[in-house]
Amino acid sequence: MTLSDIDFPTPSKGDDCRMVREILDLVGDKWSLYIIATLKDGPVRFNELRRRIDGISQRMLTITLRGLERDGLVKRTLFPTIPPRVDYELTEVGRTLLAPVMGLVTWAYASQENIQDARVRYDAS
Amino acid sequence: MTLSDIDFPTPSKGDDCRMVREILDLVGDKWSLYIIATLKDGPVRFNELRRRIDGISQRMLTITLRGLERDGLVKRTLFPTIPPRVDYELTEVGRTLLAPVMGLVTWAYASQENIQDARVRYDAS
DNA sequence: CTGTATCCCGCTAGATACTG
DNA sequence: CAGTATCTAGCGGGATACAG
Repeated sequence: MTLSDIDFPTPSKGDDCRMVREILDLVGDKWSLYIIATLKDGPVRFNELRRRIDGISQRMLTITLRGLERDGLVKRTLFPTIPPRVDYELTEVGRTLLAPVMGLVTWAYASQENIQDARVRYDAS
Repeated sequence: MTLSDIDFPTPSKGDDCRMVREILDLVGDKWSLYIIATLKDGPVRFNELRRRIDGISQRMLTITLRGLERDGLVKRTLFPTIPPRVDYELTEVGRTLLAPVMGLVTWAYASQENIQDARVRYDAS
């Protein structure tokens, strides 16, 4: 299939649209993207994730990780040591998300100035 | 620059990180992605957008479009006819967002079943 | 047709305290 | 260390009415 096959709410494709919507919402929530990007190089422990993702609370990190785990994008590995240790890493499916996600991140990074300037211009008028 | 240059909260790159965060938040809000995807083939009028984007309210369409306009991603053209007509289209910068965004959409479309299955499996346990 | 203005509900997510 | 539980404020966003 090609991009032009995706046309948002086509009456006949209602179900497809809802699913795509739902999945994009997952990716579009506040933290999923950052977690996925932070896991790009391999397993990371819980508190290491917390440190690397600026501003995330413990609660939101847990909740978001559970969601990603439920969707089969992230794998959780518990080492029953004392103190316990938990590694999170992308699954195979999760890694397929990496390319599009990093595409966005790269775009955001490259477009910073463009957007800043546009905002200044807009706010001036 | 390469992907490996982007490492989220590097102490020395605090400002960069905040900007990337801010821009991803923009893209990650509830509606921006759909508007951008819907504008991929050219100008679309206000109410046509509303019809094509399932579930968006008039209020949120206006607000989201203003945001995209402010960031220089969408161009607004008013035809002062009666009744008035307003076309929205992607700017050149906006079109550069299209590739990464459609990458995500394509991924979401292709991964529907994978994710559905993962959820069923997770919820069963 | 293309908005703006207001009201208001519900959920998101931060803060805090506690546990194995 | 890696969570869970609870409480709550803020705000995103829907509904509705109105305007140019």
